[in-house]
Amino acid sequence: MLMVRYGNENLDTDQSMNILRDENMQCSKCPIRHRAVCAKCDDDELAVLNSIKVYRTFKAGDPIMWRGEPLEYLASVVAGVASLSKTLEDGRTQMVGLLLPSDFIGRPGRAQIEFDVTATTDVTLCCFKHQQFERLVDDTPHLSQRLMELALDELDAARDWMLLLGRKTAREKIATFVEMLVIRSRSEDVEGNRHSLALPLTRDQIANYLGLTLETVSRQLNALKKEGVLMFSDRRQFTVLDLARLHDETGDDADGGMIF
Amino acid sequence: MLMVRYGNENLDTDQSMNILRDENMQCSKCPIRHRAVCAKCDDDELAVLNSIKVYRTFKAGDPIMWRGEPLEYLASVVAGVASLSKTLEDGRTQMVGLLLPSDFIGRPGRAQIEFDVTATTDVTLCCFKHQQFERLVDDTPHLSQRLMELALDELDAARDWMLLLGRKTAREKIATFVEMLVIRSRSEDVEGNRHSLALPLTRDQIANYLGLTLETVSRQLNALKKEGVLMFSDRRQFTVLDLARLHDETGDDADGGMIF
DNA sequence: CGCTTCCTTGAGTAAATTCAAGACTTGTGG
DNA sequence: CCACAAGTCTTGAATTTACTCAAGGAAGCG
Repeated sequence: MLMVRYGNENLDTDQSMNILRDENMQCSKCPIRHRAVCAKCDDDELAVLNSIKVYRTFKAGDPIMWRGEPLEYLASVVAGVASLSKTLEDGRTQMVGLLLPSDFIGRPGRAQIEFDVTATTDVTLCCFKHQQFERLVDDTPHLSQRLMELALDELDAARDWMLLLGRKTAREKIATFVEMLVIRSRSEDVEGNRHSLALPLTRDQIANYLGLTLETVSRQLNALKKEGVLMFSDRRQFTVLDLARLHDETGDDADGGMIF
Repeated sequence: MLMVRYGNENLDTDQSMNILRDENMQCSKCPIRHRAVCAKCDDDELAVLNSIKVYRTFKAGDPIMWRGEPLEYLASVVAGVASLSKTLEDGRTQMVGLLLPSDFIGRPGRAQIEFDVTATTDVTLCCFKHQQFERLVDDTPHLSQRLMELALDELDAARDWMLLLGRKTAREKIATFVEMLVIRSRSEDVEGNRHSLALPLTRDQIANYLGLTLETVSRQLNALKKEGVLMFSDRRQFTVLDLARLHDETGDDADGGMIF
């Protein structure tokens, strides 16, 4: 396959480090500007972040960080989906978080991470060197406040997931997962009440996220299809035909306790 | 029963509000001084906290806060055990956190809480008025830093629990729970390798914490007793006879991934 | 085209739940 | 002091849900 580069893209890539530096991409035009760690920053603060950031890209399936490895970078997800997962002695694994665009990886004041981070689709990260970023956080209340908010959001999401893992049936888990995808990807096709979107995970990855086996995930998704709640145009691309029915299957109360 | 009050205790109680103000209890002598939200505070900062704090006590089983209720107080657990729990439409419930002494309840920047907080044993809280505390946090980096650390610790604990809820067997869940109790209550009786402690929860509460039924909890605890891993002197008071065997039953690897 | 990865579907199994009955503990009132 | 009730815990038997094992189909890629 032929790769064509246009001069005005001004790309400076370092293949070995998998680093992509795009001098033209300004923070102010960043798609996650209003939700990411930089959401509260003013123009001056943004200029500093702009000068120290580095984009890195990962292919679906690539490991991004390993548990216990010292953290070189902290990062925001700009595009794509990454997952956090933990593993038992005998290999059983459980996803403990799904990182969508604007979510943050890593934490100030911690030298390492307690889980593996993997790209589940192609992923672009906006990375900051650990130490450089930490220094910046210390002098920038807008950053530390936003980090706190993001941590508390993750904590709420983790607790919703604990309820799902501990008490929901397979059917309810699948319905909750699909509903979460709909809520968190509002930007995509919506036609009346019908939301079309893609599953960003394989059946096996969904199973690891929901504490199920891949066979159970497959059976439940196909059951929702037969019952007319979902419609698949492809094994990964689908449409929610009946959002209310989907919600009824989640086991949550009407006003929706979930925070995504 | 006759209540006797000594003058030098200088207690000022308000029964209706369940508030106990003990002017003599200095923060500097507080049992959780070094682990709680105030851990990093210097003497001046501590003096301010000391002046705005109020102790409140709750009896086992009492509700402390309800989901959705506006937060009046933020608090640290001084003594006893409290639990956070979430409930599905049909009443199934899942504990999403266990608060032991030094743990913090509530969060700056959030008007309400997404779960119910209940006293599982008699509990003493060190309470701060929401708005008063928030103002203090804004001018006190030692407080906001510590709050961030506590939030990240809770996040790690929540993720360990997600692995437990999603992937561990009943046996592994029970073993992990007991091991956590041993680790988090180092202060109690230890005689050689034998740790004696109390279960701070009923079988039913343990079941809600582990995503099991109370019958399964009972069966597994009795199985561990029969196998000589645990010894019960009472239905709530027990001794771990073999900590290594207990760890083998948790499913975690030898170096222990759990953070409590 | 053949390989690999991903997904589906069926049949049998196992782990934990549900349902049920009864035992132990603690506190209350006669 | 005993009887009784309420709450907690134990144990057994039947049931159910999701898992395991197995085989084959569909899609993507060299």
